[in-house]
Amino acid sequence: MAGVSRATASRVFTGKARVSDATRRAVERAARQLRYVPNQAARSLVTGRTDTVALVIPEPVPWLFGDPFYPVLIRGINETLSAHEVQLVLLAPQSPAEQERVERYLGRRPVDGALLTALHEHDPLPVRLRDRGLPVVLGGRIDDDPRLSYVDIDNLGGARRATEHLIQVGRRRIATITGPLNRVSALDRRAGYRQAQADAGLPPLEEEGDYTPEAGEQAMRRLLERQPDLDAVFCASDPTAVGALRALAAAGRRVPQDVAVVGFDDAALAATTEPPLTTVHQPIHEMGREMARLLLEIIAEPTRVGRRVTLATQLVIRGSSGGGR
Amino acid sequence: MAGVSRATASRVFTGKARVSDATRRAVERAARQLRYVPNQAARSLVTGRTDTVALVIPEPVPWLFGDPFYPVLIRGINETLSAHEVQLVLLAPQSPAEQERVERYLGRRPVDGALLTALHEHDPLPVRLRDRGLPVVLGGRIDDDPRLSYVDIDNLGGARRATEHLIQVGRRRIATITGPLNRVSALDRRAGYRQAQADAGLPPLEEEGDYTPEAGEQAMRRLLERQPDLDAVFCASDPTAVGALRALAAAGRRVPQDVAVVGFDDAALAATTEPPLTTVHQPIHEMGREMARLLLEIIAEPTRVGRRVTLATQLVIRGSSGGGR
DNA sequence: CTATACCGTGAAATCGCTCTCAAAAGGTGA
DNA sequence: TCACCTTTTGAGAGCGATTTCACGGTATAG
Repeated sequence: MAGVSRATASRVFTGKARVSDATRRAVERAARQLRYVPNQAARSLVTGRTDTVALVIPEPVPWLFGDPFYPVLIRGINETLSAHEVQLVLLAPQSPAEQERVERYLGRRPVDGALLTALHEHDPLPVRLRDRGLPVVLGGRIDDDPRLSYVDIDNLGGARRATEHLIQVGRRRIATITGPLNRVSALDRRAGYRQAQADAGLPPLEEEGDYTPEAGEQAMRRLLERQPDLDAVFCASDPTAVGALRALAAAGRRVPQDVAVVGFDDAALAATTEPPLTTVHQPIHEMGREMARLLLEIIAEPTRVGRRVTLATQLVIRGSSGGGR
Repeated sequence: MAGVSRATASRVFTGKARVSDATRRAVERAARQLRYVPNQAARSLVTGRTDTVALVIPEPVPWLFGDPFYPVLIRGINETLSAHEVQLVLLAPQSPAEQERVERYLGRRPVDGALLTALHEHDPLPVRLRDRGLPVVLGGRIDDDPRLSYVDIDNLGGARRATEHLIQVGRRRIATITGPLNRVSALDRRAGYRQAQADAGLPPLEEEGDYTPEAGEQAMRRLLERQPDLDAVFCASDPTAVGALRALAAAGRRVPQDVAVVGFDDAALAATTEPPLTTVHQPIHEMGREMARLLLEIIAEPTRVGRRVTLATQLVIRGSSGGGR
């Protein structure tokens, strides 16, 4: 209809090669009249690119309760992706069977790369995908393989900073409620707590939770049993802290007078607890942006793997730690 | 490698046609050795199917605050989709420019259909996509076109039920804080309120909010100015109700003794307010499942369009309405 | 005026699969 | 053993784009 060959029409739509202004206009007019739009599948077949990346979230739990972690992360990811006209496909396997399907699906190369989050410590998925030649970026550190790229939050530093803060405001019997210890983030936060305690010559006092309020409440009860005179607790997540606050209230302890409480996440609910929760802010949105940026970089230049980014956290001091500095 | 033609190999992977057991095994073994996986783009090119659907969320706001509405919706959607081995691509345009890109992108037919949510009243997107032959299902009613399919929540019935409840517990000066009135859900909820008021011979008293706590707080202040002796308020969303509770507390009104409050959503935060919030439960997860089911149905049988589903809501009575029945 | 370079365009190969059609193979009953 | 029917398989034609290569045409320089 534009009186040109398919080759030239293609040049107009891909935009790479140069086409004279006259023919470009002719092609564009014809396209508009025909409502023609290039077919993505055909294009992918020849270019080998799909302009799509996958986000894998193999975790049922945190969608339900608490803070919009994933919504914020996804917005960060999308911010970067959409600037590059890349689309996001969401894979949220809820069972081992579905996890297998995810792997099969990604094998078909319907995406140019994958972002993986919420992995357990030795999840084989990232290495397997990488070995199949799929560019991969992890959200959260995994040390298994030095060639794996990730974006992580400085969990250790944040936890240490939080614990140091408790020490600074005069606390000496400081406990921690950890996250689920098969998660690297939980291990790192515990390590930060331990470092700060050790540096101050204080003994560790730990109970395991799983980032939920319920587990936090139970862990707090156990801690109070083990050491009734504890005067501070560092909780590995804000929901955990909410549970701890409940248990403390039930036990008649005042916060922060009797027991100071610090959380981790800076979730929205942290500002609404009574008293407002001192916590460690993690830059989720930025993490999403950075993950996408890194992945696009690796897709463009597959040789440069093993890139790591760690984002700083920040202590947000509110009422629950009694540290009004 | 398996000693068969490509045609036969293809038959093994698509699974449709029958292949003798011996050859099937031979092909599968060869595939395993070669780590062969069919290429999705090539497959799509010939079948015309991508086994992917899009979810469009053209709304920046509700991701940030409040309840995990979209996470739950997405889980519902994914539940149905993954049972059919269909993938979900997420489109969340944050600006008019990105909205245009969404339309261009969907034109390239990289998906078999689209789920559209959070549309404004006369958004042209659904009709345009449908006219291009793309199967479309809306989350939330739009009456513009009888051939459009949607899944909606019974906003009107829920709002009426909530208002009737307030009347039943003896309230007579009942106000409402609406949602943003360019949204059908907000209009429907207001209509439900109006019906119940009219049926009881009570006058309407309305202020507009936008589903956020901040707007709810301001609207509540305005209502108290206009009618200081009001004894109940129906809020078009739970976050709105949270804002209203704040304003009421600031004005020295006791809830529910002086003013009864009812929300809408049954968000997680509804159970944690003081007092716990009476609210209208909406089945978000089921809505997601139903949207996906409908879309797959239309994709399979494109002639059957204009299907509508309305899901029932349920009043959840807690402390804020003082109606302990 | 000729030689050189560059730019814009078209012909044709190619990407990796599915699917129709027809032929080969395998079974069954007389 | 043969005719006939049912499975199972292979050959080959697309699906709809991109991209390489080569070829005129025009501009620039000598």
